[in-house]
Amino acid sequence: MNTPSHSLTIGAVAKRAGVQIDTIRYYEREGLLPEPLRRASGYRSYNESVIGRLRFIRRAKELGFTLEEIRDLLGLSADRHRGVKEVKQRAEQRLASIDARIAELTRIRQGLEQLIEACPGRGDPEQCPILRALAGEEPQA
Amino acid sequence: MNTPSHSLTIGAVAKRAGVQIDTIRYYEREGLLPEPLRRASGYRSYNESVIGRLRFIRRAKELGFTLEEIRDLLGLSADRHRGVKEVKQRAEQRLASIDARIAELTRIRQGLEQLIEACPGRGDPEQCPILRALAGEEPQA
DNA sequence: CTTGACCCTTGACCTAGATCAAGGCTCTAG
DNA sequence: CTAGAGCCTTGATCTAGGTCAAGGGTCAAG
Repeated sequence: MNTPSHSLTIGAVAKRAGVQIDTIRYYEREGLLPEPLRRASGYRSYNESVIGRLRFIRRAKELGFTLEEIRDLLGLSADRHRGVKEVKQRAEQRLASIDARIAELTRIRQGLEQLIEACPGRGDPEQCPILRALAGEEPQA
Repeated sequence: MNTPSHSLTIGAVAKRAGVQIDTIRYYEREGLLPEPLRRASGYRSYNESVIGRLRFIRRAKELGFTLEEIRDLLGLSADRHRGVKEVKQRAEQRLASIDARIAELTRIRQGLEQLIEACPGRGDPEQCPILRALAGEEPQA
């Protein structure tokens, strides 16, 4: 169900992954993408798998991971020689940091929701709990 | 239970909030902090509330909000004149975007957790589901 | 009243993460 | 076989979010 390696040009990859050509080359330089095969002309020659990789990078970026963290995530596969055990440990560390992030976001979320519920949506601004919280010392903490 | 306005210097604020002096001035320029009172000498004169504001900014930044988004969050209070109704609406929009972020993180989290559970932590790297997922087309999507 | 720590402004500089430009090959449709 | 779109590299430029330096006033302890 998956045409494996259709030999895509960098332009085709860019279009399908929704990124710019320059970004692909930049990621390659930064070690987020493996160096692709080259044609005799020097043109980069990609297979389909790079599309998924680029999408993964995009999602991770949207979640606030830095490129360095993403390289680390992806780099798990480069640890092949260091054994499956380390790979698993590093994945677990990632999981823990994601959990921490979710927890913090959830905390913020609750605070904000409570403020919203407490706000009548009309009336005196001085009485609006949202405005009061933002003006005050510890907004929604 | 809260000494209200002790007239802090920028240095004291920086120390207590754990940021650099330059950062405070930068936030002020960028509209994340209100312009403080000035002494006759021109020195900025803060009250305690700025500490909480700075801490709020720091937490939001750690969560991956940009300064612009944070300004928007804080800026809710600048809408005072536009009425409590709009304030509430904007707070609700913020809540929705936080929810989306949590959902996406949770999605990633599940994928990663499943990979970890499926990984025996030893044996042939070729069989490690984590490595296979990262190498493949759609890692933990 | 001096001196060292602190504050002021303006403007340069720094990193991350791209994005663009110049100059020059390559590929392909007509 | 040629025009035009696409690709190559090197190196400059840009935005966000700060950080630093220069040159010069201010404050408070002694």
